Amino acid sequence: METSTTDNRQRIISAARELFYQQGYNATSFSDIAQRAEIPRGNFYYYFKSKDEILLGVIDSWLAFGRASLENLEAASPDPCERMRGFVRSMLPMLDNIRQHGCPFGSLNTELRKDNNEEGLRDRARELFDMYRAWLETQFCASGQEEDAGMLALHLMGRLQGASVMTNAYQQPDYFENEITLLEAWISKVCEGQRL
Amino acid sequence: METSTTDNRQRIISAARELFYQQGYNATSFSDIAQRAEIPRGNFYYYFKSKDEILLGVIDSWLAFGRASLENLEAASPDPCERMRGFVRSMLPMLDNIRQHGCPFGSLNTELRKDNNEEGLRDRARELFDMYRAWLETQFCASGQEEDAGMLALHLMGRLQGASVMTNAYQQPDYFENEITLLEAWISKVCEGQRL
DNA sequence: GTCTATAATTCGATAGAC
DNA sequence: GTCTATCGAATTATAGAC
Repeated sequence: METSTTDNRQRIISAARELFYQQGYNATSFSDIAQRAEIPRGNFYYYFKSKDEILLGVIDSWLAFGRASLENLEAASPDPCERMRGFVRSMLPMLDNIRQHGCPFGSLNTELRKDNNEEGLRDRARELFDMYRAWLETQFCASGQEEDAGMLALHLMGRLQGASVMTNAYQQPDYFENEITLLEAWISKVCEGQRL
Repeated sequence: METSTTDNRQRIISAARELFYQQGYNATSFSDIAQRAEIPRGNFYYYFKSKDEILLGVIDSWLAFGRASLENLEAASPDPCERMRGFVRSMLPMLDNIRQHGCPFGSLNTELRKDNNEEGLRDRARELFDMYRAWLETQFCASGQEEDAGMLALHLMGRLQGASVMTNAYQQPDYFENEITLLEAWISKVCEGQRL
């Protein structure tokens, strides 16, 4: 009884996560999700009260993914500088998805920032950014950049967001790879105390 | 007779440009545009065959705005390096709009890149990027960076896009201003032949 | 050229049988 | 818990009077 419930709920979230990423939130209908999850439309309302609640479930799912990634990065190295280089390198395996659909967190935030959306949804989507922002800030602090850690974290995330937007627009993988290389060098420099 | 026609057409494009920017393309309905332009819904189809055609008109309108901006920058200085610094500085007066709604070109491209859209629309929206990309490439070439001009132009645009995305998400004007300052310094360095 | 009425479809959401 | 049938509202788009 409970296992089946959890399964169906997970199937819906899983299908919605892919579709919201590939098509956008507003452009994805219940019919789309139902078809991919192979669950009748009317059954959705047993698990979620509204489409917004499905999105909240999707965001939670992404938050869990992000936290697991950051734990792996922390386990991989005790050096905050190397951890952050590992973070930007970890974007490379996702290059093909970024090329096709952009950054899942960035494009969702961009879409939900537009008017007409409930404010609560926007704040929840921004938590995807907050998660990485706080982690990067911690790493910069640990590397000795206590004073500018917040701004440095924002800068690094902005660089990745910009690279994702342009890669999505121009489908040019070597540009993205070059940006990752530049960011690795930038992190090393900043950790050595050389601001730029 | 013709003056009235041109006026109404321009009113529709003007209202749609604002709404597509503030709410997004898919989230904006004919009713929204009709209300702001103060023109009955049914009248739209005398001027445009479909919603897509309104968007094409909006993109043309933005292209004209962009070309005029670039002409002003060229007239302001003969030095390609100073022209590009002027370009990034020209983002500052738009900071409040970027904070509220992101970059109009970036968010439109991000939205249209999602599936379900006609391919022609995506290509037209990308012309907004192409316009600046080609101009920046020309300036980098003129500054002596013939070899890397294409990649440098992409990098600069990516930096601006990323700053817009993060400013839109976090509403933090000093971050954006700092990014502009960093980019001015970066342009100066690159023009002096110091790659980074 | 301008505007109203409405068609045709799709949307998110609900009711209720089983 | 599962599924079908369907509602009311909103959407793009059209027909046709003036």
